[in-house]
Amino acid sequence: MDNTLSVGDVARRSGVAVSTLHYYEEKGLIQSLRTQGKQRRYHRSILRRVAIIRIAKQAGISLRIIKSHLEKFPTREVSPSDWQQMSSEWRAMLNERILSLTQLRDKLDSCIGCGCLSLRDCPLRNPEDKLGEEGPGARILEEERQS
Amino acid sequence: MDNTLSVGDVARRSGVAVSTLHYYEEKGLIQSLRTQGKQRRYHRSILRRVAIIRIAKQAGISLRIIKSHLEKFPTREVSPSDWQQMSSEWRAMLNERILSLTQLRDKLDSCIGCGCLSLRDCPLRNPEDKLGEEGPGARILEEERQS
DNA sequence: TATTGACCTCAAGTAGACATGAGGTTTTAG
DNA sequence: CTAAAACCTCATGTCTACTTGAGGTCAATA
Repeated sequence: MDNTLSVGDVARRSGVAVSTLHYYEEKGLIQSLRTQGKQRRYHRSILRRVAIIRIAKQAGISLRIIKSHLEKFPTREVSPSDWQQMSSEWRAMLNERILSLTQLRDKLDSCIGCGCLSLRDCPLRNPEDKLGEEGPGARILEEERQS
Repeated sequence: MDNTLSVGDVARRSGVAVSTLHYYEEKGLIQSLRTQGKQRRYHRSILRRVAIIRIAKQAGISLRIIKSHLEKFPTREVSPSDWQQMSSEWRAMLNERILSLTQLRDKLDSCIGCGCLSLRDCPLRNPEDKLGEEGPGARILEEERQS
C-alpha cells in the first residue's frame, strides 16, 4: 500500500481489462513504474488518463490519434503553453466531430416520411419523376469529402 | 444510361472504393439490382445511403449499428411510423455521442495547467499531498461505466 | 515458509472493415 | 466486331484493438 496501483487495481477501478492496459502501455498511451520483480505500478493519475482514453475511444477516436494528443500530456511536468496547444487541438477535433454528428442528426430530422435524405429528389415525394437532373441541393452530403 | 448507376459510378460519386461497396452489400447495408451479366446496378438513392454510412462511420458508429438503423430505411416503401421510430433511435444515439464528446471537450477545458483532469487531486495543484482519500468529486469519470 | 492468487512475457488468435490479386466475364467505344 | 475498360467471385492479406493461453515469476497471507 505505498500509494501506487497495480494493474489489477487499475483494471478494477477503470473498468478496462488487464490485457488492455498492457496493450495501451505497449502502444505508448500509458506508462508504468516497475517493482524489482518487474510488476507494474501506477500513479493514481493513470485513472484519469485511462478514463480519457475510454471516452475518446467511445467517441470513435482512434488510439493513434488519442496517443498523439496524450503525448503532450506528460505525467509530471507540463508547460502552460504545451497545455494550451494540446487543449486547442483536442477542442478543434472534438468540435469537428460534434458538428458532423449534429449535422447528421439534423439531416435525418429534416426528412419527414421517406427513406431519402433530401426532399428534393425523393421518389416518394416526387411522384412525377423529376429525377436524374442532378440539380443543386442534392449533393451536400455527397461532396463532403476530406483528406 | 438507363438511369441506374454502376459500381464504378457510385464509387466515383460517393468517394468510397468499389471493394467497399461490395463489402457493404455483402454485409447487407446496401442492395443492388443485377444485369443479365450479373453486374450491379444501383438506384440513385444509393448515393444518400452511402453518404449516411460514411458520415455515421466517421462519427465512430459501427457498421453493425448503422445497418440495424438503415434496415428500417427500405429503398421503396416506408411507413411514416417506421420512419418515426428509426429517426428517434438515431437521434437518441447521436445525442448520446454528441453529449459524450461535449463532456470530454469540456472536461479538457476545465483543467488549466496540469496533466490531470481534476483540480481536486492533481499533484501539481495539490502540493500538500492530500491524495489517497478518495473523496467525492474525483471519480466522475471512473465510474462512468456502461453495458 | 509455503502456497495461492496476481503478475510477467511472448505468441497466437479474433473481429471489424476493408484492400488486393487471381482468373475469368461483360460492356462499351471505336 | 473486337479490344480495352469495367465487372464478377472468391480467397487471402492488412490494420486496429484487443483477448487468450502457455509457461513461468512475484508477493502477500495463513
